[in-house]
Amino acid sequence: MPFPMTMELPKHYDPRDAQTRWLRFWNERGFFHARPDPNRKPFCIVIPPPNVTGALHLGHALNNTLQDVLVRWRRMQGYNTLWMPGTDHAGIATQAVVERRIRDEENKTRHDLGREELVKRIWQWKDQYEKRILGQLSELGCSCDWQRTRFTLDPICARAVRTTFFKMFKDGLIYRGKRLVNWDTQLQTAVADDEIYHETIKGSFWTFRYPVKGSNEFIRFSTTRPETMLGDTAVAVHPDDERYKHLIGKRATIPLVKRDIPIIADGQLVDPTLGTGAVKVTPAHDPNDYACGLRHGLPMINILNPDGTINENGGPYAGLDRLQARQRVIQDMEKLGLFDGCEDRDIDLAHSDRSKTPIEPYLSDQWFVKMADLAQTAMDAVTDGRVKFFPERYARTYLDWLGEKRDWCISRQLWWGHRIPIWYSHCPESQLKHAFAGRDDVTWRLDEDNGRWLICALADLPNDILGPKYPLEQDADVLDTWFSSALWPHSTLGWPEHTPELAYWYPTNVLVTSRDIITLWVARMVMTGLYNIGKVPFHHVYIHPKILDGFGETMSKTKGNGIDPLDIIERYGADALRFLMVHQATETQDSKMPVANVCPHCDTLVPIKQEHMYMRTRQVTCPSCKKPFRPGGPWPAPDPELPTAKQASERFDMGRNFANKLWNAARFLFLNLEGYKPEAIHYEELPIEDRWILSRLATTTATVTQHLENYRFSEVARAIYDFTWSEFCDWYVEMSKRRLQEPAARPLVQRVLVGVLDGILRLVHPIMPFVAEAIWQPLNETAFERGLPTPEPAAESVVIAPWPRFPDVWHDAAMETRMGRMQELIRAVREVRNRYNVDMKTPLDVFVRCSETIAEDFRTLQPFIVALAGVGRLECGSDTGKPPQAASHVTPEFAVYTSLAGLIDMAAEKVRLEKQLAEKRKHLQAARAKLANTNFVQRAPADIVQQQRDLVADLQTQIKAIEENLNELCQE
RNA sequence: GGGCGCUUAGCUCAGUUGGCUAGAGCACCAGCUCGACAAGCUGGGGGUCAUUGGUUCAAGUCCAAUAGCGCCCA
Repeated sequence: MPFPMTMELPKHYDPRDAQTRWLRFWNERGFFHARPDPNRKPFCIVIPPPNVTGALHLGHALNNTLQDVLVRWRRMQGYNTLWMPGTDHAGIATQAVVERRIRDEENKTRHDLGREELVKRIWQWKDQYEKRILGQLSELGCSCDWQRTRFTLDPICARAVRTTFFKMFKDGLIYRGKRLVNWDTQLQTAVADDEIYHETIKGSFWTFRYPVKGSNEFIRFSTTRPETMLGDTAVAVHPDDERYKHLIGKRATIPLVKRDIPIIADGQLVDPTLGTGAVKVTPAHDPNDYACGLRHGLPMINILNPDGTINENGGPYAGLDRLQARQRVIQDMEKLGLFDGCEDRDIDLAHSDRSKTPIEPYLSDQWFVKMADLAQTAMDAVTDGRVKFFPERYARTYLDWLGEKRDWCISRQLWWGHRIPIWYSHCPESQLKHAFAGRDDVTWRLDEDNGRWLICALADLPNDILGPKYPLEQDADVLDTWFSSALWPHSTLGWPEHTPELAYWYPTNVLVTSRDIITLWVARMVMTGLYNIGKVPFHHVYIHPKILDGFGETMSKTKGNGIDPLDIIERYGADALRFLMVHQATETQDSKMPVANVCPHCDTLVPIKQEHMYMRTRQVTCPSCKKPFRPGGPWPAPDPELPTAKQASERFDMGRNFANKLWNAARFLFLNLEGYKPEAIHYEELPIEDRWILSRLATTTATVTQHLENYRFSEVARAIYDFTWSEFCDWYVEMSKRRLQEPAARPLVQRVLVGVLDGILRLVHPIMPFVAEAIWQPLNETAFERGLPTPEPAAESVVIAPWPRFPDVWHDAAMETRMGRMQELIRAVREVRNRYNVDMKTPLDVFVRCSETIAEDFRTLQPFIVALAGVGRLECGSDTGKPPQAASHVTPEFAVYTSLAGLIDMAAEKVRLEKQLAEKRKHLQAARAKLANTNFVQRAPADIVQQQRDLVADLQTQIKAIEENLNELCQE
C-alpha cells in the first residue's frame, strides 16, 4: 500500500457517543448564548413554550427541530442569534393533571388541600416536568440560550402580565361582565371552547306541557334537560306558525316554581317543523336560549351552583344534583298530568377535555378584553404585510377569526396562574383618593352592577391599605393562560423594562408553530405586541404540518399511539429523528407515521393495530419470538408480569442510515488523507469529474439556501440527502479511488474530497448537528486548513462555521451533461452484467458508437468507466460497429454494445429489444402527433417545439439502431 | 352549516410559476462480503396521478362537480 492509513473512525456512527460528547462541548463553549451587539445583525426566535403538563411528544420534536434548523443556519450565516427557550404554566391543563393525581393517590380534592397547598404541589410538578422538557429539548440538540430560560409564571413574565392588565384596565379595554360559559362542574371552572369535545350519548327527549294563563289551553314543548325548566323565562314559537299565533303575547306558568313566563315569537330560535314547534327558553343555561334572551330582554335565571347542584332559584329542588333534579322534575310534572311522553334520542353532548365530564352552560361573572380595536390592529398587521404567513393560506384562518372581534374572556376559576390584579371595596371614593394619592400604579373604576370599586394595581395591595373599616378583597380568579402566552415574545425579552435585549431582538424574526393555535396564540401575540410596544412580535409565521399515526389519527397519550422522542433518540439517534422531522415537513400535507411496539424480548417491531389503542389490548404476542408483552401506552403502573414495549417507527431508518452513510464517507476520507496539503484549487485546471462535483455542490448549496429562506424544509433535507448519497458517495468518492492511488493525482483529489465533505458538513449541520460535529472535529485534526476554492483554517466547531457559498460560475450544465452520459454508459454495462449474471471480476468489452466529441469525453473518462463498470476493452467512435453476440443499449446520443461472446441468450435479447422498440415507437408516435398539430407548433413557445423536434429525431435514431441490432441478432 | 386542506407505486410521501418517457425511502425480486459503509453495493419489477367534465397547443399540476378522508370555526 503506497499510502498508509492516517486515522480510522469506527465502522458505524455511534449517535449516543456523539450526543453526550458534543452537547457538552457546545455548552462549555457557550455557542448558544447570545448578547446584544449593535455591530451585528440580530436573529431571534422565541420558542412556543411547551406545557409543563407532561413530557414532549413527537409533535414537539418536529416543532423544535425546525426552529433549531433555522437558528443554526442563521447563526452560521453570521447573525447574532438568540433562541429563547421556556415553558408555559398551562393553567387548567396542569391543575387538572395534578388534581387528578391527588384524587387518585390521596383521595382528596383541591378543597381538602386548600389553595396554598395545591399551588405548592403544582409548582413541584412544574419543576419536575420543566426539567424533563428542557432535558428533552437539549437531547434533541436544540441550540437554545439556556441561560435565558423563562417560565410564564416567573417574576419577569409576571411583571409583564401585571403591567399589561393594568394598562388595559386603565384604557377601559378590560371589563367585568356576564357570560354563558362552558362550566366544568367537577373542576368547578369555566373552560374555553377549545377545551371541550363533543360525544354522542344515548339520551331521552321528554315532552311536557305548560298551562297557558287565562285559558284552558296548554303549550307543549320537548326537552333533553327537564331540570332546566326551573330556569325557564319564556316559551318561544315561530312568528308564522298558525298553531301558535294566537298565543303570542300571552303567558304560561311553570307549575314547579309557580312562575309566569311570556310566550314570545322568535324566528331564529324556533324551527316550526321540529317537535311541537314550541321551545322553552332557559337563557342562563343554553347558548341558543342565551342569544334569544338577549334579543328579547328576558331575565336570566341561574339555577346551578358551581358544583352542579341546584341553587336557591330552583325552589324546592335546591340542593339536588342536577341529574337527581331531572328525575324529580319529570316525576312532579307527571303527577301534575303535564308529562306527555318520552322518546330515546342520540344527544351530542359537550364534555370537558380536562375532567371528561359533561359541560353545563352556565351564566357567570367573568373578565373580558374588548377586542374591537385590538383585533383590528392585528388584522392590519397581516393585511399590510408586516406579518407574513408561510404557507400564505393560513393568513385567512387568522383574519377570519380576528374579524369576528369577539371579546376575550380572560378569567378562569382556577388556582394555578396569574391572579387577577383586581381588589374589591365598598368604601367611599374619597377613601381611595386618600389612600392612593400621588400613585400612578393604582387605578379604580365603579362596578355599577354591584356598587363596589374595582381597584387595579401594578403591585399587590395589602388588605388593610384602606383601613380596618374597608378590608380589600382580591378577585379569586386567575387569568387565562393565553393572556401570559400572548406576551411571550416581549415578556421574555424583559418588557416592560427597556432592556438591551428587547431593543436589539424585538421584533423577533419568525414564529414556528402548528396551525391549531393560530387564533388562540398567534393572533393574541400580535395584538399584545402592537398594544404594548407598537411593533409586531415577529415578521414571519411558519406553520408546519402535524404528525399523525399510521391510521391518520392525531397522536395522543390516551390513545397510546404517540411516540416519545427519547425512545427514538435512544434507538435511532437524535440526528435520525431530526432528519425525519425535517424531511416530513412538507408544505401541504400532514404526515402519517406508522407506529410499532418494540418487542422487549427480541427487538422485533410489531405494528400497532387500531384495536390496540386506548389500552384495549393488555397483551400482545410477538410474532417473531412468540413471547408476550404489553403494548406501549399510558399505563398507570408497570405490569409485574409483562414487560411493556417501547414504541418506534421504521420511518426513522432513513435518518439513521443517512447519518451512517455520511459517517462512512468521512471514514473513507480519513483512510486516505495521508499527505494532505491544503492549497488553493484553480477551477480552470480541474478535470471533468472535479468540475462536475463542484458544480453539483454549488448548485445544491444555492438550492438549500433558497429552500431555507422559503421554509421549504422537506426540500432542504431531500437536496442534501441526494447530493451526499447519490452524487458524492455513489460517484465522486468511487471515482476518487483510483486517483488516490496515483501520486500525481492524489493531492488534488484529496483537496477536493476534503473541500466537498467540508461543504456537506456545513450544509447538514442545521439538520444533523451531532454527526456533523462528530466528523468536523476529527477533520480539524487531519485537515485543519481546508475549503474551496481557497483553504482557510477551520472554525473550532461546525456550529460556528460560516454557511457555505460557492462561486456562481461553478454551476456548469455542460459538465453535468457530460458526467450524465458517462453514468448512463456505466449503468448500461452494469445492467447487462446483472442480466447475464457476470460478476465484476470478469471484464466485459464495450463498444460505443457516438460522435467524435462524445468519444473524446469517454476516452478521457475511460479509467472511471473501466473501474466502475468492469470494462476490459473500450472502443468509441462514429464508426465503431456492433460486435457479434453483444447486448445493446441505445440512447439519443450513443449506442453501447457489450460483448457477450458465449454468454448471450439470443432469444431473450431479442424479446428485450422488441419491447424497447415498441416503447420507443409509441413515444415517437405521441411526439409526432404533437408536431402534426398546427396549434401546437404555432402557439407553444419555440423552445418547447424545438424540444419535441429533437425528441423525434432522437427517437428515430434510437429506433433505427434498435432495428439494426435486431436484424443482426437474427442473422448471428 | 361556513372555511381550509388532502386523495400519486404494496406502505409513507415528493412533484415550486401548466412543458419529460411521473420520482424518493421502505417493502418486493435477482446478484454481491470488492479495505468507507450489509445501517451497504449493483441491477430489476411495480403507477388509467380518486372519479367525471371543462380551460389549454399541452393538465398529476388550473377550474367545476362528485365521492372519500382530515382539520378549524359556528
